[in-house]
Amino acid sequence: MSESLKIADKLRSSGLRPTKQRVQIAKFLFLRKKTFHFTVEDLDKIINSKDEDKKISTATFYNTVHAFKKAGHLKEILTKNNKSYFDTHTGPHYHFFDLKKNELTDVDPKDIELKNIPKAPKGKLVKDIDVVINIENDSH
Amino acid sequence: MSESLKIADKLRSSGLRPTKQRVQIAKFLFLRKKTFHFTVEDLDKIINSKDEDKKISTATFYNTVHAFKKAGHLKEILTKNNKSYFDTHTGPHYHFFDLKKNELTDVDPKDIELKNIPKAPKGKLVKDIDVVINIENDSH
DNA sequence: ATGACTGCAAAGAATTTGCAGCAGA
DNA sequence: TCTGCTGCAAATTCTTTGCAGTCAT
Repeated sequence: MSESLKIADKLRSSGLRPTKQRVQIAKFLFLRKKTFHFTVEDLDKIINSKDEDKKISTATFYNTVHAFKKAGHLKEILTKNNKSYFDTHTGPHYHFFDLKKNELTDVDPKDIELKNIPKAPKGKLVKDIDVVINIENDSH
Repeated sequence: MSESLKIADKLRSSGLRPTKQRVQIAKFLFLRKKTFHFTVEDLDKIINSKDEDKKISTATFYNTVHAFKKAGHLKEILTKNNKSYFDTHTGPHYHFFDLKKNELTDVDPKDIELKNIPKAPKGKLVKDIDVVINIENDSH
């Protein structure tokens, strides 16, 4: 089965029509081994700078990324530089954020342990937990 | 010693000139018992809606909040609604974030425990750790 | 055919910047 | 006096919206 078909099925099975733009973006995002962290703007620049036949509009990048997020294919991460990053790795895991380079990296979940997660206030449920370890250069 | 003088000293001792605007904002923020969570916009609206003699400009709110943050009097918290909140409680502690109400509340640090905090990559130091527990209504 | 999706441009929001004038040391 | 700070307006950056046209089913 071709990569494009696999991607199209993945989209369809999460209720998304496999349009040309979505398939192109999905192939870029999901056919890779390593986790990829990006902002919508990054994605726009990277994909459109490839100078393919047709450019994808910025609105479509926003629509698509949010659609993928809602479908559970992307996870959003917030950082101290106040931008929304998205992560192709959707399982539970945490991040380092390099305050100088504005760069996210994964923390192996084995390497951190949250104990005694507090109960949510009455009537509320814990949906998820964000942990960001901010790092800076070791030189003063 | 008057409250205004105490606040003025607090500012001076962190290298900030106690201007009228800064003192007004600092009194509002720091003369309270309970932790206060706010965005710069909130602060602008709240303080300026008090309809005092003179309004403080938005730019000054941004300048002042960032100056207070740099001086260590405020802590920044990022949330899933992608806004910068500031917290008058500057010690190490974590937060609940109510995804529906867009509301932050403190988690008692006794109630959570991070184990095995991973080492920062070589050449880097851990500056701080943000933990946000996202909560939602317990009803589907 | 009928919704859903795209692309464009315009609007919106949150925040920053530049600079003249003002005020605290 | 002399920097540092304020205020205004304009600029920027990131994101959303409205809608006409297009495409997947």
